[in-house]
This record gives sequence, C-alpha cells and structure tokens, in this order.
Amino acid sequence: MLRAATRADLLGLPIEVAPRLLGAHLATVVDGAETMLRITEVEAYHGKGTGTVPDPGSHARMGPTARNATMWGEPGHLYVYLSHGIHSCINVVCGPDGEAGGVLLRAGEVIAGSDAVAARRGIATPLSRIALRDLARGPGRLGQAMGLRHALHDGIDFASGAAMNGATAQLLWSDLPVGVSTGPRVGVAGLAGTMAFPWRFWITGDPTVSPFRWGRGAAEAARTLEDAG
DNA sequence: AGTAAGATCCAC
DNA sequence: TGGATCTTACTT
Repeated sequence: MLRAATRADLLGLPIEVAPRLLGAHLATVVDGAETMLRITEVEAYHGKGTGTVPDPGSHARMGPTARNATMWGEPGHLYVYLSHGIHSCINVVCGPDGEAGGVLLRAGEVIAGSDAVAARRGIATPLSRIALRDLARGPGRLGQAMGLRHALHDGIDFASGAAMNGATAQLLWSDLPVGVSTGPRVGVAGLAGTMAFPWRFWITGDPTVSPFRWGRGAAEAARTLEDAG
C-alpha cells in the first residue's frame, strides 16, 4: 500500500529520514507527462548547526544563501539545485523550518511513465534492459528523468501537491520492507566523503543503485582514518 | 577580477 | 581521463 507523505513525516534529522525514503515513490507530472519512481538510493545532508554533527559536505555548511534557501525552509518541499552547471539534482527537504536538512535522491527504478522518461532523457525506445535500469541511475539522470529543473521547480511542494511552473510532485510511502546498506557519500570531497559520514543509504542488491566513486581528497582522508585506527 | 572546484554525466 | 557548462567561494 502507498500513503502520501505529510510534512510531519519529514520533521526528523536527514540521517533518520533518509533510510525511510528507500522504497518510497516519487511521482511527478510535468507538462502533462506522468512519471513515477521507486527510490533506491539516497544521501543525507545536514548543515551548519543541524543535529549533533555539522556537515562539511553540505551546501548549507556556510549558512543560508540564495542557492540553498530551500534547504532551510519548511519540510515537504524539494530542493532542486544545479550540479556542475548541467544537472538538476533533487533533495527532499526535512527537519523543522529554520534548520538546514535534505536527502539527495541519487537513484531509483522507473515504475510508471518509462516512455515519457525516455523522451526527457533522450533515450531511444524500446528500452533495453540496461537502458531501463539506467534511466534514473545517478542524481543527474534522476532529476532529468522526473522532469524537474532547478530554475523552474526548486522549492516545489510535494506535501500540498501544489503546481509550480507546470509541474506537480508527490511523495508516497510504501509499506514493503527493504534491506538497507550504508556507506560513504559519492563524490563528496575530503573527510565528509568518508566513513566519518556514512550517510549514503541504498537498497541492498538493487541494480539501479549508482556506482561509488571517491570525491576529491576523500580517498586520502579515508586512509588517514584507517591509519589512525 | 580571476580562478578553482563542485552532492555529474558522457564520450574518447 | 577530460570536456561540458554555470554558480559559488575564495584569492589577488
């Protein structure tokens, strides 16, 4: 069964909310095209003064800015940001209003509207098994698959379902149990990308989970951690 | 003002 | 392994 997420569902710390999002569904309608994703991989991001541990890997580490404003706002919205000048990546904003917190949606399985997703992604149909698996494998691909863009849809409210620039979003909890694995976050620089922050969560064994890679200086930081024992 | 780097992806 | 492409943060 599926149940629509409420703001209260997202009041907790990102590291508490993140694993609960595994197996949940994100549904969007963008310019009339309906698509639904089963979330398989996420990462938690805190911020300055959020929770017991400041997060040096978060966009919010320096405090509120124009870019990260959505992260500091009310839970139940999506923080959609531009990555590397190209990709719109999607976070579920959590924690109380006034505290920075979000969960990056890193990968998922497209379970409805795969033709619309393929069109958004510029992938030819019919989709091979591998192409289907890769539709939303990685945060840039996931954002494009769901049709959300930073300039248009940052701050879109999935708890109310209100339309924003031709789009609506919904988050639906599933009661099917999933196995959860954890590890360092992908592509995050320095100590923040090591087991000092094991804030990546994925469904154990799921084929849509994206490959791991170290961020800049993170492998070295991890070795230092090891040496320190 | 200039530059380096970034929660990435794709082609070479 | 490097280029695309643009925003932010840090350095002159």
